[in-house]
Amino acid sequence: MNRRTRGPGARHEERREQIADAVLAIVAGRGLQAVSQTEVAARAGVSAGRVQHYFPAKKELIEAAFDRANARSTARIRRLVGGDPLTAPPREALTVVLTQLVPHDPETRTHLRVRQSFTALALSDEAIAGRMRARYAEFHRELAVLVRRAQDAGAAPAGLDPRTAAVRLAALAEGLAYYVLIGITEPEDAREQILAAIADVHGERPA
Amino acid sequence: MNRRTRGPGARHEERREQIADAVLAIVAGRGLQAVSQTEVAARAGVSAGRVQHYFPAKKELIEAAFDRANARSTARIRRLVGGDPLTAPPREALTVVLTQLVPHDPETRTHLRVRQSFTALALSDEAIAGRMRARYAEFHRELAVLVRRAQDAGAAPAGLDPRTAAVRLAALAEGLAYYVLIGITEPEDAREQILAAIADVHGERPA
DNA sequence: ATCAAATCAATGTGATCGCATCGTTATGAC
DNA sequence: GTCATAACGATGCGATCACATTGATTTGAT
Repeated sequence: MNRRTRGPGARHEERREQIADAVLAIVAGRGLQAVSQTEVAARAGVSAGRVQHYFPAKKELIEAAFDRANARSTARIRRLVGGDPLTAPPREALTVVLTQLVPHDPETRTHLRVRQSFTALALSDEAIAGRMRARYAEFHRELAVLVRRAQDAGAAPAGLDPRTAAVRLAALAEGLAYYVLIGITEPEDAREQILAAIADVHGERPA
Repeated sequence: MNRRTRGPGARHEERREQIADAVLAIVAGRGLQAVSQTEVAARAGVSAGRVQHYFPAKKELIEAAFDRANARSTARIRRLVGGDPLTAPPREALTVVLTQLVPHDPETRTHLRVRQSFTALALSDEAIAGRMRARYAEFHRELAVLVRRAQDAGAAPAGLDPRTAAVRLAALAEGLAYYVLIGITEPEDAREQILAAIADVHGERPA
C-alpha cells in the first residue's frame, strides 16, 4: 500500500536501519560504551532528536543494532553461498559458513568486533542474552543439518553425532576467530585449521 | 626489610588487591560499565577517597583488575595441578588447564565472565590488548610444551605440530567455554569434547 | 619530639549521559 | 482547505561520572 504511512518522509524502517548501522560502526570502532545519542546522531548524520524519536530508550537502540548485525550477517552468508545454506552443497556451505566466522577482510573484521562486544553485553543484559541464545540455537541447528548431509554424502565410516560435531566445529571456529581478531593467529592458519576440522567430519584424516 | 614503608598501615599491595578484587566482583556481576569509584568503594567496604588514592586514574584501576584476574587464574591452575604445570605429568596438566577454562562452578563461572568482559575491552583499549596478547602468547607456548611432551610420551604416530595442536585445543576449549557460559551447552558435554580432543592429540581416535 | 611523607576522607567541578519536554513542520486523510 | 498526527529539532533536567582539590590524620625516620 502506502510506502509512507504518516508524516514527512516516513521511510521509517529505512531510517531505523540507518541509525542502527551508525551504532554498529561506533561499536566496531570504539566499543559499546562509546555509544550515546550524540555520538550516534553525528555518525548517522542526523539530529540527536531524530535518534531519540526512532529509539525512545537506549535499550531499544542497542537491541535494534544487535538485530541489525545479525540480519547483515545472515544476508552476507546467503549471498556467499548463493541461496539458502540448507539447500546448498553441504560441504561447500559448511566451509563458507565456518570460514566466514574468522576475520579476513574489513567487513568480517568489523562484524566480529561488533559480535564480540555483544557477547560481553549478553552477560549482563538478559534481553540481549535471550536473542543471543536464540541466534545460536538456530546457528547450531543449521550446522548440524549440514554436517548430517555431509556425512551422508561422504564416505564417513562411524559418523559422529551431527549435533555434537556441529557444536565442536562452531566452537573451534569461534575460538580461532577471536585469536585472529586480537592478532595472535594468522587468518590463513585459522582457515586451515577449520578446513582440517571439516575434513575430519567427512571421515578424512585431518592434516 | 620493612613490610610497611610509610604511613598508617601501609599494607599497600594488600589494599590494592582488595580493591582490585572488588572491581572483579562488579565486573562478574554487572559488567565493566558498572565499575565506578563509588561502586568499587562500596563493594570493597572502603571510602571512595581511598580507591582514588590507590588508583589515581580509572585506567589504572581497570588494568590492575585485569592483572589481578590473571594472577588469580594462574594461582588456581597451579593449585590444581600441584605445582608448575610445565613439570607435571603432561596429559594430566593438559586436562586440568583446558577443562578449567569451561565454567563448572561459581569460581570458574565468575572468572570466565570477567575474562569475557576484558576480551571485549581489549578491542578498544590498547593497554589491555597488549596484556591480553602477552597472556595468550605465554598460554599457548605453555600448552605447546605440554602437547609435545604428551606426544613424546604417548604412542602418537605422525604427530601434529605441537604449536598448532595447542592453539587448536585452546580455541576449541574457549569456544565451548563461552557456549557453556551463555547456557547453550552443558558443562559435561563441553568437558567430554575437550577430553576427546586431548585424546586425539595423543594419537587415540576421538569418540 | 619533630618532621616529612603517606594515607585517607570529604567536597567540588566540569563534562556527559539518558531521557523528558516543548514547539515547529510536514504529511496524509477527509 | 482543515485537521489530527507523525516526524523532527532544540533545549532542559537530574543523575552520574572521573578527576581535582583540600585538609586532617597517621605513621616511620631522624
